[in-house]
Amino acid sequence: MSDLHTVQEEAPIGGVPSVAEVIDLIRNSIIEGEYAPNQRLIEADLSTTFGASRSSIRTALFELASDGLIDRLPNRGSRVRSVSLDEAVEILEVRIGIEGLCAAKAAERITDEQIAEFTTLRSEIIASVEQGDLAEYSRLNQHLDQRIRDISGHRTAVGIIERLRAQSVRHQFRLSYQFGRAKVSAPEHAEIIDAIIARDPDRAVEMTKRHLVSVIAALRELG
Amino acid sequence: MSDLHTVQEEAPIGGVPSVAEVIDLIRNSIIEGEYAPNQRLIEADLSTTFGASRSSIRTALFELASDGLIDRLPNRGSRVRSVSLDEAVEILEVRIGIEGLCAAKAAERITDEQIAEFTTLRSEIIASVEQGDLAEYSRLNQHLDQRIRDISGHRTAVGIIERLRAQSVRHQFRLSYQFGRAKVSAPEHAEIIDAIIARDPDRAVEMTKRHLVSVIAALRELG
DNA sequence: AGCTCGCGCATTGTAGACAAAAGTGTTTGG
DNA sequence: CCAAACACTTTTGTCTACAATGCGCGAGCT
Repeated sequence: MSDLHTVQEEAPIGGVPSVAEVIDLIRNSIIEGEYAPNQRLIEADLSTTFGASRSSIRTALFELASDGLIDRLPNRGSRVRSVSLDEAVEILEVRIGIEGLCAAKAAERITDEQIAEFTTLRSEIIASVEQGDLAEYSRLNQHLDQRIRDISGHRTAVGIIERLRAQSVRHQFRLSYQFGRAKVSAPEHAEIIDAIIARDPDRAVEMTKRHLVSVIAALRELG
Repeated sequence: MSDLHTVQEEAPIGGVPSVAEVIDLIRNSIIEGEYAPNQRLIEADLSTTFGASRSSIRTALFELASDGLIDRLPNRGSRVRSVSLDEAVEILEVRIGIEGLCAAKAAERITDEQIAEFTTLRSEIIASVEQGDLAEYSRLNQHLDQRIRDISGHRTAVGIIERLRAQSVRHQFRLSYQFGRAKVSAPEHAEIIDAIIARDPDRAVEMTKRHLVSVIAALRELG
């Protein structure tokens, strides 16, 4: 029978990685920029580097392709998908609608405890910008977005947003570490928080839209 | 077990179906209702019914899972995903934002020839309803939506919409063959067309939203 | 009788072999 | 010297076999 003492094998680099682990490994490598855009991903190479069989790698690549992180050309393999500026803008345009929906739902569903949580978050965000702590600001922003999605309870919307975010991390990343950017976007986030706290769905939609439009403009400006 | 005498019915090209073909076959079977919601899909069974190897089937199932047409439980196989009413509503809520975006883009980008095309389409839609030809009306509607998406040129949005539509075909289907429904929704479509023809993005968004809200209401009413 | 443990069956997960396709370099005829 | 044909290499696509997993059922214990 199975040796119970080897159940702990789930270690990231312990034994042979399962398909799910391979997916995460490759996904992270792409997101962290370890694999450059347009770089070809050879199944056999990945197989040796990750220590998984080629069929596991292959399954993982299909999954990542449908997540939009890589492109698969029939009989010509996979390469890291490079999202152009135009595509990044498209993604943000879509996000306007969906994140707006989430913000509205969150405004409708937020509890009193969560209002307290958001109030704290609001001060922390503003403080982080005043102190020029961009890393912290970026982290808080992501946390805020995450909480809004959680509270919205809208699984369909959340799923789509998460996929889209993964595709455009690179562009988002460049933006969030621009110092001037934080000064503009922090008040926008504050206004989104205010609208949700006020339980005003329409305003939450409007503020979310305004914020993302501003992100689009900034992205375009950056080239 | 599987009906062995119907084995040859598929295979558009007669030989062993490739993965892409298998995906289409299974997808269609699900959409047409041949496989009921929650029905288990056994890889070995599919393998014999479609005449493809189990690995091809398997790859196809992964693909369909990420399209949201089936659920995959680790080590416990795949089953046809059943979208609840609430999920169908969620999907429509998301579509409000995205189809609104497409309609707006289409209004901005529509050419004179396409305006002529839409004008024709508009009359045909109205005529089909007056004649009580639900099948034709349904077809025209789908064609209209398709054209709006094409003209919008928004690949990201279109991709998402198509995935969402596939998930909720069953619910859409029930609706579109309700006679009373056509009488309500035809004018809504006409108004969307009018807004796009008038090259008025804001109104196109508004009319799309109004239409989908009405669809949501109808769906809820139907239970 | 009721409960638990273990065994066997059905099904999924992984691996590696083999076949087909695309890309690459080399040779040969003009 | 160029171009087209050909053989060779690399890489992906598919198949089959084997291992692992979960689940049901019956034996054995209390």
